[in-house]
Amino acid sequence: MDYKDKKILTIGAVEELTELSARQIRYYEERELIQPERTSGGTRKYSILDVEMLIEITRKMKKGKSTFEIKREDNKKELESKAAIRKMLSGQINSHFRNF
Amino acid sequence: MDYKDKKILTIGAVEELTELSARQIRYYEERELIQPERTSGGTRKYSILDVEMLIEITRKMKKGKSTFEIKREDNKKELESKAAIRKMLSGQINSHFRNF
DNA sequence: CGTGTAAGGAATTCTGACACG
DNA sequence: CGTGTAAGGAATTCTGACACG
Repeated sequence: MDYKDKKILTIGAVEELTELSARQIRYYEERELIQPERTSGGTRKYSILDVEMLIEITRKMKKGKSTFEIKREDNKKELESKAAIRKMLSGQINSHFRNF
Repeated sequence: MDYKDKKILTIGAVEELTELSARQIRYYEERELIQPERTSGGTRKYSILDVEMLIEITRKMKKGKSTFEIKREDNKKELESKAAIRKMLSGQINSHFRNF
């Protein structure tokens, strides 16, 4: 419940969990669909969220989408999410200062 | 929610998550407090449950308990748990066949 | 008992490149 | 574009042992 976004998995573990090859996983990183971290020695570390993202990517790839399209969708979602947060916060601020 | 008991973590990840040394983690395995799996190559693989167990072990060790005592407590809990399941199941069986 | 460490070897991962398409 | 592979090197992990206490 707290491990979802901790970068703790090696590429070998991610291979098993996603049934993707290391080559594919590294390629999706190259296309910026996922952002693993690195150990001081350079070994990639993935989170469970990365794994879930990769499973989602696989589904989309099977539907014929390109890495470019998938990345575009992700960016869109992120922007929408940030906009929603901004709106929510500004709503709170407005209500907080309503009497001033 | 499904990854809790999947053996996917390397000892390096477990070191970080538990703040224990690899030596300690392997020793607790030797004392049968945890049961990691192995890759075909022999590398140990741990689950998040193993990590939680190790954190619990650390707490008990700090309180001065020995690995032996901790193992005894674990066995006890396991037996109680199995007994509870057995009782529950036999209750269901009895009620199911009450009319026969 | 519980844990640190140096030692040598084996398994894992890394990068950059060539290949196919 | 997306992925497989062989190549050589570097990081990670393994075991068994010695040490201290």
